[in-house]
Amino acid sequence: MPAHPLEPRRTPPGGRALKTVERILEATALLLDEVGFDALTTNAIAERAGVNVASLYKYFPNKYAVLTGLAERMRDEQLALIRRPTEPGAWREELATLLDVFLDLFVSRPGFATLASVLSSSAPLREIDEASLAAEARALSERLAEYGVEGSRADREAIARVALEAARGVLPLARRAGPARRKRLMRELRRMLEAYLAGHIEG
Amino acid sequence: MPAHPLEPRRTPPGGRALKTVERILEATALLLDEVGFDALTTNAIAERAGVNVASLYKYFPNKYAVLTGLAERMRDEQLALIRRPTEPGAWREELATLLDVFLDLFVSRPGFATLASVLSSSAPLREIDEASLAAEARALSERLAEYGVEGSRADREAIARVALEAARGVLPLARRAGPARRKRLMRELRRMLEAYLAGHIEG
Amino acid sequence: MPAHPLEPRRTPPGGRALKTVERILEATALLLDEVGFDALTTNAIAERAGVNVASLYKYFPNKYAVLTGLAERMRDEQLALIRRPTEPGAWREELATLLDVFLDLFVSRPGFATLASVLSSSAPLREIDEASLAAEARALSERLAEYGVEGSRADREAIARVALEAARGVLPLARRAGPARRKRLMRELRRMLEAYLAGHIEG
Amino acid sequence: MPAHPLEPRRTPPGGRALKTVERILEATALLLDEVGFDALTTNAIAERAGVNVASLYKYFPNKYAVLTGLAERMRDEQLALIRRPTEPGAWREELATLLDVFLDLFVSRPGFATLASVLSSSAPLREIDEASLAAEARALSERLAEYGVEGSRADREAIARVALEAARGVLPLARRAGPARRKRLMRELRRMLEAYLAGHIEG
DNA sequence: CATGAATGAGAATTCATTCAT
DNA sequence: CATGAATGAATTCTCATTCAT
Repeated sequence: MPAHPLEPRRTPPGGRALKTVERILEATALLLDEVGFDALTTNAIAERAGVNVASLYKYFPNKYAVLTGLAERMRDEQLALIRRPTEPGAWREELATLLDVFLDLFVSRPGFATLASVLSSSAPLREIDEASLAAEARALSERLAEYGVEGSRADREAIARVALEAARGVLPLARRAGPARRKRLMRELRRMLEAYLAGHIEG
Repeated sequence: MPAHPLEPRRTPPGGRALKTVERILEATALLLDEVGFDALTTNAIAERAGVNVASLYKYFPNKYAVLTGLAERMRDEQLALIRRPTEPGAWREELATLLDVFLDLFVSRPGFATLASVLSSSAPLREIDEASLAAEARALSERLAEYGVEGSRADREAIARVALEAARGVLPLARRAGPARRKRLMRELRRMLEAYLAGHIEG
Repeated sequence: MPAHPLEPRRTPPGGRALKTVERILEATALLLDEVGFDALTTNAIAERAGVNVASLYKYFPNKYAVLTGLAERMRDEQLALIRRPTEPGAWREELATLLDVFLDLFVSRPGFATLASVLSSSAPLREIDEASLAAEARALSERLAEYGVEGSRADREAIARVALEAARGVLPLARRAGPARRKRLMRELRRMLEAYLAGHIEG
Repeated sequence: MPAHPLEPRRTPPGGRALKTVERILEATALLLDEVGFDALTTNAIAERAGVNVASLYKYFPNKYAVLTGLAERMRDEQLALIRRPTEPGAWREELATLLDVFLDLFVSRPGFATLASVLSSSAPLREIDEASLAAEARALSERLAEYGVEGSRADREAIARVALEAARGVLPLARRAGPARRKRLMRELRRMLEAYLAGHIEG
């Protein structure tokens, strides 16, 4: 049994409890961006969410479970984007679109950009971090397979993972940048991924 | 005046004190990898370093300053690697070499891999993080200029930064991976950067 | 924003919390007399009060705020005594009575005697000290006005302040003295103030 | 044996050691006014005095001994002023002069005003405080005897002590006040003491 | 002897977490 | 069930004091 059980305490029965969980996660996300990881406290989260700390602990067994909840949400949204089907053949267009929606995700969803680095700098969260990234890489590698990328499963997953890591590095940066710099960064990111994937898809 | 002044309290003139500072930074690096950012305490650092906590605070005004010290060291080592000159023309070879030595840095220098994500997840450290990355991007962009990459200064820095972020994402991953996976990941990283830079250098 | 905000963290609405605040202040007063200012620690206060240190910090932002709370209480009690109306004309009797009740206050209220000197020897508390004394002097000067003391407002306040300071110096001394010495000291204090005020009221 | 031996560690042999002690005491006085009692640290004193902490501990066994040293100096200077003989008969003039020189002492000698309250708010120093005040009261009571004040020794000492306490209360206040207010306060202090002593000397 | 450096012990303050109502 | 209130256990940071050179 791990020191920090990360599973939510009980599936919120729906209705008003769900709204409570929602507000806790949202407050967590906002605070993460505002004050960073190490100033994030459960008391602050509860206050910001407008709920009592004891309520927070009713739905999450501990602090890390809250972050885990947020991480799962982030992972699910990213998975959904990756899996969203598109017309085959137009991989360059799809890549461009995917980068756009990912940027949108990182920009419009507070906390996501910060959460990504939090997950890999905190020991209790590393596991979920790696699992999430592996899942995303797997999903992406399946798309690569559709596009005819060859090699072993592991090869394709490595390709996917490398592409993902590149995006995960640049997106938070683009988020913080002004419009001109953001455009430049996104353009270069797209170029890099295009050049890279072209070798695998077309080569 | 910021809440957390990050400057070291005084440059140790070079006798016993230097050794103390050295051991503090080393202990910090080790602990960062072992327990992660949020379990990192100044007491633990001091204990691990075999010095008294008060000594730690004699040389660093607070916890963040210790991490800053480590970050500066990391930045300087990376800058040195980036700037190391090489015979012109062989950019592919140089890239491969650079990735090798960077991997070596991330693998052999404890704390570096973790520190990278710590820096962007902690508000008091974001500034130094961005400054360090900007400096590295600038150094790298100068190398790109030598290789004939065209475009504005800002363009070249964006290119450099995107390449850097990709590497910074994959290297910690490669560090944690077993030999086979590490090889795959590094190969793909190299392919990606080669394909990308080829477009800028040769195109 | 000052280094040591002195305002209580929130007015306890009046249930259990009020009792906690009460006990903290009482413990502070007792310890102040017993161990003095520089041995006064928040941990000792909490322990003596039978509450957790964290509770102390829930109601007071820092150590100085606790002392400020006590100082305000002291000021209010002194103000109440000064303002307590009496039959006009009998100023000597009123003075004697006032000195008696002040002595009683200093003797029976632990901490008050010590607190007085603490307030002026600690930089973060000097402000509240001066403000309290000014308020008391103002209140006393209003009584002097009722008794026909002439001169400007500032003059009367100076008279009041000088009288107050004399009392504030002698009272802690009388408190510590045995019965005989106490009697002598109080008699002389009364004589001094009578002689002084006679000149202003009757002259 | 008391927890805090207050005697200086050895009489400074004269010459350069004396200068060191001198500088320590001066630094202590300055800091006392600037930062107050509770922010006064031996390290800060040493730094301000331009000597090494270890040197401070060579001449003073502990922190309280430094304050004691300052207190003794203060007491001696006050005693000298009180004892300074003058032509008999002119007690009002002498009182006025004495108040003037005392004010000068409190104004020009940093730390003295603050030290007075420090001494009575710190348990380890209370003894020396009371002893000093008793000595001053005794000296003053001898002057009162010269002027024909009657009553027992204890009576005269009570008179002297009450007068002293009044002065000790007002002087720090006058020190902090602007010129106009200072003048008013000193005038009233003089009036009070005159009226009081007139009753004992002339009545 | 004076200093750079160190340190044991503790002090202020915080935080994750729980309980009583 | 939600909340006001409490708390055990750290955590950051400081300080009086000492030692080695």
